[in-house]
Amino acid sequence: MKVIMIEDDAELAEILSEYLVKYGIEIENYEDPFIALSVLRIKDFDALILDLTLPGMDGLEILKKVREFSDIPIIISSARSDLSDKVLGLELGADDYLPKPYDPKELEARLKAITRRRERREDKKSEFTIYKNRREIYYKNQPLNLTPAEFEVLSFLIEHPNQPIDREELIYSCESLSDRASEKTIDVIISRIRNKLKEDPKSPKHIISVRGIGYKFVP
Amino acid sequence: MKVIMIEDDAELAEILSEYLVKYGIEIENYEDPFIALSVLRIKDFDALILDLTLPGMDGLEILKKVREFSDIPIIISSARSDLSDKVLGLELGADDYLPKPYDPKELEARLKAITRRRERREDKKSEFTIYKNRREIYYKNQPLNLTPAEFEVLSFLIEHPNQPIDREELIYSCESLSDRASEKTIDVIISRIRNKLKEDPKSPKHIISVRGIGYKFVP
DNA sequence: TCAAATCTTAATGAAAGGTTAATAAATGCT
DNA sequence: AGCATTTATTAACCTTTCATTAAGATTTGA
Repeated sequence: MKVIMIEDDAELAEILSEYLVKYGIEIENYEDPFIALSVLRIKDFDALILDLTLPGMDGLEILKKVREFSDIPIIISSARSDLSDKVLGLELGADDYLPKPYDPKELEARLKAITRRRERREDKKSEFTIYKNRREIYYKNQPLNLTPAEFEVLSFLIEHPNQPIDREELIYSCESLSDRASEKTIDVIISRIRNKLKEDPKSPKHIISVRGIGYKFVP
Repeated sequence: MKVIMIEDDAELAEILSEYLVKYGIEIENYEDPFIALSVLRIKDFDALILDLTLPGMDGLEILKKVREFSDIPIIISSARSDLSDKVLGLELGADDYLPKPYDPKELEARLKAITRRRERREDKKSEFTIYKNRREIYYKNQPLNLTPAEFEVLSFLIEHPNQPIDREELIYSCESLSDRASEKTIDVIISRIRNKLKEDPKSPKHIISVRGIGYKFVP
């Protein structure tokens, strides 16, 4: 497994690198985030470990930039024990969060966990990919042209696969929907999403209506 | 017995862990729910103890996520003495509820009770599995295609095995049935369920009519 | 055997879901 | 600002689903 790391503390990077190599994990560290970005565009890695507390630059900005072109699993690590960092980081598309200081073991475990998760996802070969930061969803490698409400509804359904979600929950969890919108609104939005997915109206494959409840997403 | 725990109060986790290990219960605690989720996908546990009052994240969301892929017994614990949490939790598929603060003894008792229940269930190797959250019932590993009323009636019967349930009780406990529906309605629904179970009309194996009362489910 | 209970099928109507069009509010553009 | 575009929302209408009832056949048990 090859991992890229953005960490200005060269000593820490060295320690981790030495530890992880014993478990078959190779680390390539870059102290300069911009150089790291260029490398990321060219080479393939299994994960990125990103230090948030970089000097003179916001780690979250890097995270955003990476997510603009790559879907690589990202573990962010930070000395700031600020919880909002964590929340923000995960929202911006990070996969995991590791507060400093941490045991190299811990990092190893999370790397393994993340790549396993990734493999599982690839097993399924889901035809759906959500790019939350870009607000886009790809279906069969084609971007769907979704309105904000459509994007949010479909995202929510995809993130809760196989579970019937009732209309009320969809309304409340989607920012683009007014809290006092009628439940029929959901039906219309679903209808439009199905159209864009080119679902067969008689027997839709992915967005299934559950009578009396709402809708569920089936991968 | 191996138990996984999601609890951000490390001290409490430590106390419980020390207490329970004496009774042969091993606890693995994770303060980060996302990590816990990944671990759950990989390792096998006998139960999950889930703290609802996690910082910056809704414990109920975690519960839902777990139920998307696992059938593990879940005990939720919460400092919020909010009853709606309890109801919601149980509805989302939790097996038990434990309000904080609680005696470790209490936790031990519930763990034992739950795993006992589980073992009993596994003894029988029931051919029926109810996924309440998905509103699906599997019979011989095949999903039954049930209407809402059929699902509710069959669920109720399965959850009260070997007990004759009278028609009136079924009507009142099933949301999809009008309170003033005639009792004959039940007969029709039962007939349709039997069809979907491919029961032999002459001698049904699982849904038995009890003359003068109603029906009972025999696993 | 006979009356009551249960089973099964078919019919029906109310409720739920699907779709389209109209509208109004928000957004973007010049 | 003013015009054009987008889009959430509602209304209206159609289709489908399914609980419910009715009715007749079959079974049960005293």
